Amino acid sequence: MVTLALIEDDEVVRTSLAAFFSRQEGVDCSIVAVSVEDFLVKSDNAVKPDIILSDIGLPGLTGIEGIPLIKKKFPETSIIILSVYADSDRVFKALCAGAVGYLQKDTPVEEILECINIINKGGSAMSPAIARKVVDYFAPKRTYNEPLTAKEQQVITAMVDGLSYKMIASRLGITLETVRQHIKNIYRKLHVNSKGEVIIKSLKGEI
Amino acid sequence: MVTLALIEDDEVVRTSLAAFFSRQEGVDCSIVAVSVEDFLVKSDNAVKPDIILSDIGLPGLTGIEGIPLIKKKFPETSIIILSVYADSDRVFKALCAGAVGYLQKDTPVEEILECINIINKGGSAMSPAIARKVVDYFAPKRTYNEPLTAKEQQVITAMVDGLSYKMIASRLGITLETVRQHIKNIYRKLHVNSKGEVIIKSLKGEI
DNA sequence: CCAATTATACCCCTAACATGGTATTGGGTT
DNA sequence: AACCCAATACCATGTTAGGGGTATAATTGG
Repeated sequence: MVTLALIEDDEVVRTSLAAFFSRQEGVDCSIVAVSVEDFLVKSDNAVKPDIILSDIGLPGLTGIEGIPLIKKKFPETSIIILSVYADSDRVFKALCAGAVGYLQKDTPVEEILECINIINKGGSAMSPAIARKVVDYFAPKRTYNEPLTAKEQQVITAMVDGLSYKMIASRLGITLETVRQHIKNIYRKLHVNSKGEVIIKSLKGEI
Repeated sequence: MVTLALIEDDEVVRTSLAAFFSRQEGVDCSIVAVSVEDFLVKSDNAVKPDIILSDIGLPGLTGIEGIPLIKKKFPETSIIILSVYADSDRVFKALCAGAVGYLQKDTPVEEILECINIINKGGSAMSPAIARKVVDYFAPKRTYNEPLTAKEQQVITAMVDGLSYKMIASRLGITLETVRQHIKNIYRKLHVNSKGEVIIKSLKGEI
């Protein structure tokens, strides 16, 4: 049995979703709210929802802004975003805020139900176009850098671990001067001129 | 019409997949290989595949190691990993190498076909457990920091953009000294003592 | 084998950063 | 009014980092 909550301002969508889910076996659509604020009030005298299906474009707080507030009140609850928006910015903001699923609004209700069951079992699901954006985030961004030697890569790793030049020298068993020499070469190859920029490039996968 | 290639060493899996896909309308299963090396040879006198379905555990190069080689030869080809492995390490290595889909081996062939069609349309699909690992990658890692003021956050953003103190002062329209003061407070709140560490924490989502 | 590359090490000098202070101003709270 | 705190600004001092050299083994690739 899954306890579900809906947050959706559009009356047509809200009532049709609520009607569909209340017809389903194994789903208890306990809370139906028109905004994050409304949900936070209505959830006071209700059982903790397992899963929340929330829109983004809402009066008052957006669905994304609502995620931290909801997670604070119900840390165990999984939040699925159901939105017309599919831009990378909103997708990543939602995921970074803690959403575990992201569906486009044209998703058939049967698939939404399937997604709810998947997430209830500890999995995750996204619409294909959303998944693609997420996957592309990891794909190598080819920025044709000059090839780095093994030692140079070790030095970069140490920099990304937050070490100072002295500490890097100590970790790699070489002198401070050699570390500096490697770093000079790294800066030339990566076209940067500060430690911070190397860390940024590395963590952004641009090396 | 989708041109498909299979890379799978297990004969039973390979032949049954090949048999299934050759029965499908709209799928041309042109290359069936037992290893990445085998695929690279067989693809010399074959049409460029749109999509490659590849195992990870292969004789010789692994499926993940094969991705860069395949992408080099066929930059436009999408690679889907079909593996028994579901550990985060392999999942992220595959995605970082450029895979656009990741399915577990127990996925029904009909769903694999669906995934191929989704990817052919520019989307992406992953098994629920895989998607969850990916989504969790973005989720906030709460590390209970003292709250940062608006200005402090602006300073951090500027640091993560790779700016020097002077440049930060210029961007925010405040003096160098004030920037320093903010940074002192940031270091105290985040328990760090270098610019690099702030950048690292920020990019790792630990703020 | 020779040339190129890599890894090592040292020098000097300047710029940037880190840390310790102190102090004023303006908003908001009690 | 008294208080807190964020934001502003300045000084002094020491450390770390960046940029310019030069040089010597060791290794690698033609």
